[in-house]
Amino acid sequence: MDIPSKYNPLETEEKWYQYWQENGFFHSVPDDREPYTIVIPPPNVTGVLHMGHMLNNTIQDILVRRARMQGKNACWVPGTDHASIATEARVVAKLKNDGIDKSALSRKEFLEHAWEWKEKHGGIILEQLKKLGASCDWERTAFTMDQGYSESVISVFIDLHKKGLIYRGVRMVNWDPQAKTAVSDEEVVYKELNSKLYHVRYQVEGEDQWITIATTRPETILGDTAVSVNPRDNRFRHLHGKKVVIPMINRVVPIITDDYVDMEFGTGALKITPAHDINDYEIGVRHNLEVIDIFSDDGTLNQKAGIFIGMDRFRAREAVVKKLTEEGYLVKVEDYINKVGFSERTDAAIEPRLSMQWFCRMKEMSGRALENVMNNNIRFHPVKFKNTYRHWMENIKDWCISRQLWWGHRIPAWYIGGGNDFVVARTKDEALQLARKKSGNAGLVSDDLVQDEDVLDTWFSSWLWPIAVFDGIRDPGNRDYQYYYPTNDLVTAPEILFFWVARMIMSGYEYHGDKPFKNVYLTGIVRDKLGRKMSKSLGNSPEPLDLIKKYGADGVRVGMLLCSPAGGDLLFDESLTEQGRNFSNKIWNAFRLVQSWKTDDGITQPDHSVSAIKWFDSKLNESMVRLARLYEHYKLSEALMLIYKLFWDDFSSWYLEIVKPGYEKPVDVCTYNSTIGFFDSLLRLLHPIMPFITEELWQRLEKRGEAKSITVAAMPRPGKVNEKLLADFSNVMEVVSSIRTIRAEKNIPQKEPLLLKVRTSGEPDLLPMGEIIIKLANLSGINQSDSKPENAVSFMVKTTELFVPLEDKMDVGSEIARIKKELEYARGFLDSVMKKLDNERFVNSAPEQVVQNEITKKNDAESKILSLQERLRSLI
RNA sequence: GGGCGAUUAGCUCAGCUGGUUCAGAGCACCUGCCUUACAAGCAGGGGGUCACUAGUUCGAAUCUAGUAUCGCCCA
Repeated sequence: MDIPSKYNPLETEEKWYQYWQENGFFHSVPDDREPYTIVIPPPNVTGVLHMGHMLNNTIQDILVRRARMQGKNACWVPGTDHASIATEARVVAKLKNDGIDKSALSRKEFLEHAWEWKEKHGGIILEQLKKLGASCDWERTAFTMDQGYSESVISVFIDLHKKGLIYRGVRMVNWDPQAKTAVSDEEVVYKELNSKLYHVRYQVEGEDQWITIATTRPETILGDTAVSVNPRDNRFRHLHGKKVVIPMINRVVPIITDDYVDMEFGTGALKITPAHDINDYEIGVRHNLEVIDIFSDDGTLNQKAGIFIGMDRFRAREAVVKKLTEEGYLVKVEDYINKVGFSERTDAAIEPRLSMQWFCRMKEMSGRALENVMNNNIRFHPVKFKNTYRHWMENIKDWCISRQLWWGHRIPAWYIGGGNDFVVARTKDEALQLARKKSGNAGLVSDDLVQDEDVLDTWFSSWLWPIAVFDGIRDPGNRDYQYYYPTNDLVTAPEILFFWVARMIMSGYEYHGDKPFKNVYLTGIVRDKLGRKMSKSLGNSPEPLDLIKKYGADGVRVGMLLCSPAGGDLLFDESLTEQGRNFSNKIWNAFRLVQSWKTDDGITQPDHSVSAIKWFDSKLNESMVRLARLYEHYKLSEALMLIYKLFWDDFSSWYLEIVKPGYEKPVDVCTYNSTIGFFDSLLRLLHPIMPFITEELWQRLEKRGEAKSITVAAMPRPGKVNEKLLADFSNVMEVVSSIRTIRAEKNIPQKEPLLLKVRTSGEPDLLPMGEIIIKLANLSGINQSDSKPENAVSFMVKTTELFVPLEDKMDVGSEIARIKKELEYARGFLDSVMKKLDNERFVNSAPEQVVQNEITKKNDAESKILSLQERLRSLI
């Protein structure tokens, strides 16, 4: 045999991916066929492949490849997003490394560097996806800052502004003092921290009375503008209407009452810093309090703090605590665990801060987006995420869309004469026209306009992804957009259900009046086997490309799928990819066997092969029906398991063992052809999951023509299923297994033929396939008689009694024990059935079919008990 | 604090609207095999009071309520 016994994926994967690309199998153009579209969740342009991508893209590839083989016009659009914060941070760091400070550059110069970086290092993740086998239409690769895409984003901004859905306002935002930008609520990660709760006493103005507040952030005392208590709290009733003096800076502020204050928490008195806490801000609004912002944008104290000016907020905390202690204000310090928000991008502690930002109204758009998920126009898999989605959509807040960065889509707003008055327009020229009109000043010139310095949140561009990749914003009538949109399936992680999925749904209805996709498949989070999220800092994530090298892309894909129930987190372990590799090897070796066969026209097809082919044909059809149902419900792990067992157990362990000719003997043409046909079908069924090995073997199985590929071969369609045949064969399996067990127990080698006797009183169901039993169990023959043979081990399949005469190897004692055990079980079973049948209420109220089943069970059990008893008597 | 979800074999999970011998799968485990496709394999085998308690029902892994533990989202 000239083929090695171990499959080597390294030799085939590169070759076939190249072949697929050269032949353009993944490229799609609109035609008469039904379209099947997926847009990739665009990975961050700075990103590198991690296990989450592996899972996500394996799933997308399976769906796309299957659709392609089903004859649909499959189009999977790849691409990346520009990732404002991450990319800018990366570029700033790179420049710093080169000795260049960002502040020394103009915006234009900085962007040149950024583009250079992007061209050079961006998007390597897309190249990595090819190693996984991803069948994307690479000619359609998109980027959120492509010219056309950018124009779409800007035009959406202008449109929403015109509709009054975008506004500018002062709001409490999550400030990242390191990136010096606002970030959205979704980009804040809350972590539990061991902090301290400081109890600080404030003197009541002009009196020798004190009120003690509790705070985790004593440095914000400098920005306090009130102290609040709960109006129902009797401990503080005598202080209502009085004023207190803020320690250290001696500002006099009122004591106010507000229901927000939790009487149980801390001291029951709450200091109010409207500029630096969202709840305080709201209280401040209710009570008309002054807002004192004591921080600069880099998180240091500013002039308004009065003291410690220029000091970083965390150092200032220490300084304040020291001063409070020295001056006798600090009453006590408790250990306290609280949750603090950190920037997802820079990991800096978020500073709640008031600032002027751009916002997008959500209420107007969330209604339809919610409705069409709840009514299943858009289906979530698994459905449980509908609840989470609803909860969020019902409590949605306006979306802060501005970011204080340069890398991204610059906000198309121009301020007139450097003031707060502005116009929104596509270009500066347009802006000038509008500005002249708006201000009534026809003499305005270009230099009088200053464009907003900020860029848009990256999600404000990626929420248009399914539309914009087909240029549907700028040119809704174009053929691609008309053909591919709405897309079919979206595969993504539940973590971005809100910031991305929900918003795509909103933009879909806003700009197309329809859903952007029909199904949303939510994958789990990839964790290690201890359940920890995989992360670089923990170092618990395997390097995906190394895994591919080690186990083959097919093996890794199988491994990912094996542990990925829809929506559930998956505990990844390398042993799973090993299982995937082993499966590749199994397929490889089945092929080695089949390709080694020589055919001979002269021999007739043996009966066992005739039966086996009929059976496997039915089995294959039945499996295809079940497989279709599993795919329909996105149960991909189960689909894999079904094919896995079909190939390994049914095809390799049963079918091939039956039809396999003797060593170096030829096989008849008919059996050979059927076997090749089955193999071909199995490869096609496997192909979406394991694209490489299936292509390799499909090409070896028969001589294929030029530019032929399994990637574009038709998926087999199920034919008739003969249920009776399947049931008969499972009896055959049971008989063969039973005989093998007897061999194992009695130490009888497979080489030594045995005789099987069947009692004719039973149903002769297994007789039509007796030849199969003879071959697999190595029998000298099957006899029928109604006598009970001496010195034989017996077993039952359904209600048929079978015997294997053993002569001198017979151990009557153990046989008796075995039968007694079986009898005991059968009697227990009969009892449980009788309990039901003796119950009048059961017989009267259960459906007839159910009662009938119980009666059948009773009859079967009784006849079985009878046979066993008889057998027992004959042995004693 | 509010909401959602989970708990089935050593591990990861199936089990749709209660009823087939329904307690399952894969892996892991145990035993025996280098049997000329495959030891990355073959054959055989053991293993669970379906988290707990109460209820509904002729009948509950499945429905209801409560308890415990865990996870996720939001504040």
